Amino acid sequence: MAATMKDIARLTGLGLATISSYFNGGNVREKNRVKIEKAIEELHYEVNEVARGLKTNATKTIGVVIPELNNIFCAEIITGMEDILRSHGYATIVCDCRTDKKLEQEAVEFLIRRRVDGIINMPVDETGAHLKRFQKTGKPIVLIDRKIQGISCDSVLVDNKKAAEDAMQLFIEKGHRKIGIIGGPEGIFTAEERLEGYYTALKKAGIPIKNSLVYHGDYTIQGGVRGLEELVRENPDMTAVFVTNYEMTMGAMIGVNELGIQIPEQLSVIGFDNLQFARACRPKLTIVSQPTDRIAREIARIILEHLEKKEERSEEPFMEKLQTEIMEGKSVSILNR
Amino acid sequence: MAATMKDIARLTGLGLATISSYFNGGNVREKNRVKIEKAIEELHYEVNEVARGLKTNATKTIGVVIPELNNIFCAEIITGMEDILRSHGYATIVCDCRTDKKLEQEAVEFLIRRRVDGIINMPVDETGAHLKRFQKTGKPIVLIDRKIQGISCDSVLVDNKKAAEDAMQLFIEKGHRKIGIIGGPEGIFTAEERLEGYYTALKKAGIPIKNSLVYHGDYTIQGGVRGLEELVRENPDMTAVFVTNYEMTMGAMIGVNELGIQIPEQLSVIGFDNLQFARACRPKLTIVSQPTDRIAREIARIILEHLEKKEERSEEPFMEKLQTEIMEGKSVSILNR
DNA sequence: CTGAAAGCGCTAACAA
DNA sequence: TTGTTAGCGCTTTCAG
Repeated sequence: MAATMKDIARLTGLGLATISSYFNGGNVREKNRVKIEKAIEELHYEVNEVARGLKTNATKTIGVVIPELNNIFCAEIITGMEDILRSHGYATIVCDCRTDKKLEQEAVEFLIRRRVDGIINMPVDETGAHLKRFQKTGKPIVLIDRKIQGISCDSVLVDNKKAAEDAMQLFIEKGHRKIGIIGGPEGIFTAEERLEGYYTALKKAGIPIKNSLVYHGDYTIQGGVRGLEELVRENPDMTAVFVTNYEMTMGAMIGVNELGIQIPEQLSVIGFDNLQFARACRPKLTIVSQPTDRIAREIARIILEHLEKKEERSEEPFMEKLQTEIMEGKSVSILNR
Repeated sequence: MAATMKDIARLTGLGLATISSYFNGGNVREKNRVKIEKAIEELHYEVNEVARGLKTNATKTIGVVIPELNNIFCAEIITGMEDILRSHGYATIVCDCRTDKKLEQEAVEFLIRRRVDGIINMPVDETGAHLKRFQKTGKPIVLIDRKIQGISCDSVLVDNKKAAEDAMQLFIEKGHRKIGIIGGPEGIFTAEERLEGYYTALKKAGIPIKNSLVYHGDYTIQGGVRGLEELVRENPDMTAVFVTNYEMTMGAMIGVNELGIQIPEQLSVIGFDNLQFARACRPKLTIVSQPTDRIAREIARIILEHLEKKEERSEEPFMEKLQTEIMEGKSVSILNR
C-alpha cells in the first residue's frame, strides 16, 4: 500500500494541515519543510491525485474525443496538446470514436463519469447532441476543426474555404479548367467548406460546374483510391484533381500508381497535409498544409485559460480561424491553352 | 453540482447500500430497481468514478508511455488497445515522452500519482529505471516491442531479427550482394535485433560485412533522408538498401526522390511497415510488415488478464514474440551476376 | 434484501 | 505557522 499524508504526519510528528500546506505551496517553517521532505523520501510518498480530485472536485484531467487517432491530422494535434497540458499537470484521456456517433456519445458519458475538467472534441455528430449533458456541468468544451449547431462553445478552426480556393486558384492560373475534386463526407463541416471553396473558385473563374468532377469521399485512404479511379474513369478530359484531406491524398496516389498515370503530364494533383509524404511522392506533391502545430497550441491555450481562471465564463464563444498554406511541389503542370 | 447516490437515496427513500448494490450488480427488489432507475433518469445521475476509485483503490485507468505518438507504429497500437480497454471500462492516459528518458521518468511518476491500475510502456530507457518505483506497487507492467534489463514483466515483442533476415534473404536471392542498411539508434532493442538479422543473413550467405554500408539512424524521417544520402554517397556500387522502420523508410523515399534515383533500376529498396504508404510509392515498395493489430490485441489481453484476476501474479514473466511478413512490391530488382 | 455507519486520502475551514 | 476536524462520493462490513 502506498504511503499517505497520514504516514508523513506520523513520521514527522506534524499535523495533516501542515503537510497539505507544504504540498499546496503554503508557508511551512524551514525546519519542518526539511523534516517533511525527508519523510517523503523515506516513504516514497507520491500525492494521491484521486483523493485530491474527489476533494477538490477537479481531476486535472481533460478528455479528448476524436474521430480517428490513426488520422494523422488528429494524431499531430493530440501530440502537441498533450505535451502542453501535461506540462501544466493535466492528464489527457483520449477516446477514439471511430467516426461513429454512438461511440462518440458513449465516450462523452465515459468522460463525465470520470469527472474530467473539460472536453476537447473534434465532433462527428454535427448536432452536438453528445455534448449537451457535459455542457450542463458548466465545464469547458473546446471544438477542434469543426463547428456544430447545438452547442455554443469555443473552437479552433481552419479557413477551409480559403484553403480550397487557393488550391483551385493555383490550378486555374496554370490553365486548368477540367478540375476534379475528391471531397469529404457530407455533413462534415470541413468537407462542406472545402467543397464550397471549390465551387466559389470555379464560379469566380467563370468555369461551369460539372457534377461528374465532384466525388464525395469519406476521408479514408480507400475512399481516395476509389475517388481517383472514378474521377479518371468518368472524366477522360480531366487535367487536374484536388484531394481534400491527407488520407484521401495518399489513396489518390495509390490510385495514380496502380493506374500508371504520369504526374503531372497526364494529371495534375494538389493534395492535403503531411509535407513529408508530399516530399516522398514522385514527383513531389503540391499540397495545402494545415497548421497543426498552431491548432494544438491554441486549443491547449484556450482550455487552460478556462481551467485556470474561472471568472470569465459565459462570455461570447471564442472562435479562432487559422490559415493554411500552399507548399508547392512539382505535381501541377502548366497547361498551354 | 452533479447528483450523487445520496440524492438517489433521498428521492427513492432507500438506503445508500441498496443504491450501491444496484450499481454493482447486486440483487435489488424489482420494485426498488424501477424506483432507482427513475431517480437516475430524473437526476441525470452518472457514477463518480473518482470517488469509486478512491474507495476501491482501483481507478480503472491504465497509463501508456510511448516514445512518440506521431510514430505510426505507436499510434496504431494505441488505437487498437484503447478501443479494447475502453470497452472493458478502462480509460487510457497516453503520455508521449518524445523519446526522452527524463520525460519518460516523469510520465511514470505522473501516472503513479494518478494511481493508474497498470502501465503499458514502449521503453526509451533500456535500463528500466523509470519503472522501478511503479513496479513496487505490485500493479502490472506490460512492455511493448522492446525488452529491458532491470525489470521483469510481461512483454509483446516482434521477431525483429527474423524480420531483418527475411528482408536480406530476399535481396540475396535476387542476386544482391552490396546491401546497405539504415539502422535504428544504438541501445534500442529493436534496432539492435534488426541489425543482428542483417549481419546474420550476410554471414549465412558468405558476404563480407562492410562498415560503410551500415548507417546508424535514429528512427526519424530526417534520419532516413540523411541515411540514404550518406549510403549512396559512400557506396557508389551499392545495389540495395534495407530501411528498418517506417519513418526512416519515408525519409529514404524522400532522399531517393530528391537525388533522382530510379527504383529499382538504380537501387533496390525494402522498407518497413505501413502497407498503404508502400502502395503509394512508385514503384510499389516491398516492405517488412509488423502485425500492429495483433500486438495491440495481445497487449490489451495481457494487461486485462492481470487486472481482472489478481491471483496468478508473480509467475514467470510472459513473453510473446510475433512474426512479421514481407509484402512484396516492385522495388527489388533481379540482378544478373 | 436493505439500512446505518465507517472510512478511502485528501483539502479547507477554523481554532489555537 | 500549525493542529483538529469535517466532509468530497463512494463501497462495504455488519445488523436488521
